[in-house]
Amino acid sequence: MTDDTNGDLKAPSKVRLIEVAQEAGVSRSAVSLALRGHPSIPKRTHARIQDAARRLGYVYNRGAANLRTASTQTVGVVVHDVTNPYFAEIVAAVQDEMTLHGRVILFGNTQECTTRQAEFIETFREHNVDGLILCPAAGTQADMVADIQRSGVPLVLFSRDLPDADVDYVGSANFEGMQSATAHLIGAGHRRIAMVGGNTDTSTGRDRLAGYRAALGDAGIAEDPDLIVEGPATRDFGMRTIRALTTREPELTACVCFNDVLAFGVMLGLRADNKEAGRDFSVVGFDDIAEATLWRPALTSFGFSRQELGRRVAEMLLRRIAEPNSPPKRIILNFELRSRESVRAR
Amino acid sequence: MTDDTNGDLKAPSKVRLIEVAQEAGVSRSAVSLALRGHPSIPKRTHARIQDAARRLGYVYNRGAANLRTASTQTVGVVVHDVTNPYFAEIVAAVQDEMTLHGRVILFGNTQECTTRQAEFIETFREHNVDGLILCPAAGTQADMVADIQRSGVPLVLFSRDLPDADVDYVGSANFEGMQSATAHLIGAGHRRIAMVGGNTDTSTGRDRLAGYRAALGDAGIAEDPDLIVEGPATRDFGMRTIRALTTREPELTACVCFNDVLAFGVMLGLRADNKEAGRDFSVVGFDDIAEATLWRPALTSFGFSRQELGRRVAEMLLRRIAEPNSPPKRIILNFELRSRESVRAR
DNA sequence: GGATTGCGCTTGATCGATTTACTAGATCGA
DNA sequence: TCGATCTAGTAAATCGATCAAGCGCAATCC
Repeated sequence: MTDDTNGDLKAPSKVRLIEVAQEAGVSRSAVSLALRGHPSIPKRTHARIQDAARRLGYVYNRGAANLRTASTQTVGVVVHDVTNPYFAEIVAAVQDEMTLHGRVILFGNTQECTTRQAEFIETFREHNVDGLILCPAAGTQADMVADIQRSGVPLVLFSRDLPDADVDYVGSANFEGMQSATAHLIGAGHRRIAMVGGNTDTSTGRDRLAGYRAALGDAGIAEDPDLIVEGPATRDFGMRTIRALTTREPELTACVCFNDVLAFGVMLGLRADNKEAGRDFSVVGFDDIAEATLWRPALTSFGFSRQELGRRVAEMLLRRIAEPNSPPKRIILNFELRSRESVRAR
Repeated sequence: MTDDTNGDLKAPSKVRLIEVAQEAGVSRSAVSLALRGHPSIPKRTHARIQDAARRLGYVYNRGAANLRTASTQTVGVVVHDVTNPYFAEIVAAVQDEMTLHGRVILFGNTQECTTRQAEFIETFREHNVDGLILCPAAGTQADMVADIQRSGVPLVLFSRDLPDADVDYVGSANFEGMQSATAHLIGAGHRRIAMVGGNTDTSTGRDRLAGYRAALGDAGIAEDPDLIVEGPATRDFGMRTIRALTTREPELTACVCFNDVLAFGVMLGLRADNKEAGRDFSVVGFDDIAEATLWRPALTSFGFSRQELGRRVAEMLLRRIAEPNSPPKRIILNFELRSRESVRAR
């Protein structure tokens, strides 16, 4: 079997419908219909044809089919960073759902570069994708979305909103989520609460900050600009920030963080000063990444299911492909409290 | 231009070569040749044609072209888990390199399921990919590789080796790497060293375990089966394992981990028992993922560049596509020590 | 008994590009 | 001035499937 003295030595994958037809003693069309399970071909013939196809090692040529049919059964997925587990999880979920519907994914990773993003979209259009799923790179203009829509390619955006675009979108309730997170601390008796990290360059950052402010306002707590520290979402920044803050603000008893990574930094920073989250200070994270459970103390966080988001995105695109002219829809997933050990009532 | 009071109102993407030809006053062939920069079309005509194409918003239809040409300019990439940053980084690197060569990626995530894997490969073949890149799911048989090869589709495997397959492969020196990692601890004065995680289902697991054993042997340290704990590569498993081990084995002063994720779990587990890596216990990770630097204490690990691996995989596939009959090649990348804070000499 | 319908297929056109073979006219060398 | 070569294209065949239209025969209907 591994030696190729002779064997059938089937010519590598050059079997076409017509060869199968000859083998089965029918016409091309009969084979085409049979293989796609058309009812006009009776069972016996169908079996005979399928047998012939198997014998010859026939491989369906979708490229050829696509030339006649409308759909290519492909969709483009463009994200800005698969290396980030948040997006990897979403891509995986989209992939799952699309596979379930027999579609294949053309994948593009833009690395936050709008030029690359435009190239992927262009190439995917040349490949005739049935639709596009996109988390726009920072700096994406709303009119590029309009361009895609005008060209007639179904499009769904996720996670990052584009203010002026009238388009299908699946995202999360950043404002309400951060509002709840802050309210959670207020409910636990805290009054001086810092907001660590995030910035106003993206809708995500703006919305979360606004949620924090709203919660303070609701509770009648005056906002103190000194307690809002914008910055990168890194462990290191969280660590430095909390040490500076607690030194400067002895009354501070809690903080909300733009995301979990910052919260881990905060917890490390506290420990460096011999304080412990959940005992001497309360910390709430955001996004509920996998690590949140495993940390000691386990991090209280607000999160939503990335898997659900991915699934929803896929479903939404399939719907738009089916009904290209239905009005744009928005789905916003809610954050839920995952209460753990890093918060203490006072 | 942005307002569509009337304007050209271009029929969504139904512009074909022939329309461009009419617009430019030449034949279909001339347009085809011009757009691909064929020298027989002079500059002036070329410009006129390109102008016409732009005016009409022509989109190249690769599907149609593929029917005539050999190549589809697509390659399939199948991994078992994008959610794992290790693979995400490789996928991103492969993507980059392929984009550089004008190729697009069909992407499949198998979730370690050989059935899904087979489906992806089948579908990708129907889509006429020029080649396949695969990190085989656990339990993949060597003859499925042989099947793909027989069918004439260029194939490159990475990261996980398939013992009996005679195929292009890019991987890492797992044996030597783990041997160095263990030797590193021995060099720091440790004698009782555990091996946490990994299993013998994959070549990776077997090789790393063998490397650990070899290093012990080289140093004349007797192997203790109680110190070898196989298991899944999760934070949680690392955490539980180290707690059990340190309770049971008071003499234990260090461990090597199958990968960094396990090492993080080990560090968390130590902390849960009021021990600290780098002070009370020494931990060496494996793979050197991005997080290793960010952790406190920063994790000492052995790694190689995933970007390089991805690039090499892509290059190797492109080479095989160009020379389908060249003998299979293997590239093995070496692990390098990234010494940080989680190891302490004694 | 003639018309209609249904079954199980086939024929031939077609999708939108590429490619081979060819040609009208210009240029050139002898 | 004649044949050869070059230039700038064109016409037609082709890739491998799909699909609309149709065909021969038998069964059914009125």
